[in-house]
Amino acid sequence: MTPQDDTALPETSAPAPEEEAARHASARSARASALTEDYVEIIADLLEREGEARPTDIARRLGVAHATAIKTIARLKRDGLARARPYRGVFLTDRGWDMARKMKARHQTVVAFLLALGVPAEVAEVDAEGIEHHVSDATLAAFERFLAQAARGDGR
Amino acid sequence: MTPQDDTALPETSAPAPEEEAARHASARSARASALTEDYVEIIADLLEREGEARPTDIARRLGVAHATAIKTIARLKRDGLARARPYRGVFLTDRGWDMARKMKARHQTVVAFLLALGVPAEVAEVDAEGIEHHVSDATLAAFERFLAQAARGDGR
DNA sequence: GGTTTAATGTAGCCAAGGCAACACTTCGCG
DNA sequence: CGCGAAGTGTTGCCTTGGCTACATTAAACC
Ligand SMILES: [Mn+2]
Ligand SMILES: [Mn+2]
Ligand SMILES: [Mn+2]
Ligand SMILES: [Mn+2]
Repeated sequence: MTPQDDTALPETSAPAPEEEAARHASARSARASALTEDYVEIIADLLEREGEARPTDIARRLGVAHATAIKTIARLKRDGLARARPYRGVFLTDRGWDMARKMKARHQTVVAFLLALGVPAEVAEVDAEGIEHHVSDATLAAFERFLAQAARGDGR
Repeated sequence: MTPQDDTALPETSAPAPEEEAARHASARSARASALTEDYVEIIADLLEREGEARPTDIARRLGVAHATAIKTIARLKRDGLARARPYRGVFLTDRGWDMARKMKARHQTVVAFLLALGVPAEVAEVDAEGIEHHVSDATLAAFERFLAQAARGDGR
């Protein structure tokens, strides 16, 4: 049932298996960090806007049960991104604030970029929520370049 | 410790919590489908290139242990995307082929788009592997519009 | 101040997606 | 044909990230 003869000859362009594996590993890693990044971003926003970040509010903004949020917050504490004491709300460590700032900037850039491309606002917000976690520094820079150019009226 | 007086007044622009929750729910759902989509895309590629898709080859391309691949393939079967009998390789159902075609097109478009934006090739490949799962039809169309315009020499 | 209500925390359950270790087929080669 | 190597499948274990149900604490209201 093999197409041609015996010695496997690649028709178009064989992918280097190691590199492809590395790409998928990177994507898996980014996927694993995505939830953490969203939590930290939301906590920072609540702290700045409301002065406090309560588990219930975090859960409501993420659309999950409060028990889920509390468990995830425990992981943030374990990983040195947040601090919290019972019934006293959630706070960010320096590392947490760093991540939050980075993610806020990334989020805004990705949304602005999609809007500039002509994506409808609601769709842009939804897609950005996922895309932001897979945008490397190089790609983010490319997005910003595009935005700067678009701001200059599409000229050069 | 609340910033101002008592009635919580939002300084900049308060996010509608329901809509934000819906956005995060969409992102979670896309994240959950990502792995399935990559498996199906790889299986289709192996079937087309080599005439067969063996669990070990699938695992190698994804960079996971073969036991992991076999377990995931069982889920694909359960979900009506693949068929497989012991020691006889993996095949796709019609639904599997549909998904594979869609993901292949999406993958190629995202990579081409990032390249057109000036992202280095290796980075584009890595980022695309994650981004492709969060690109809605509307955003994909915007990417294609941009590519078509770029092909026309940046004119109109 | 006491009581109701809301928030918080805990426990136990589940599915997905990883892994290593071991057992069993199948394939290729002499 | 037989045997060793490669591929395959199974088992058991783990973490993450969901949920519900229940207990407990704090806040709000009368
Ligand atoms: Mn996000
Ligand atoms: Mn975000
Ligand atoms: Mn992918
Ligand atoms: Mn892909």
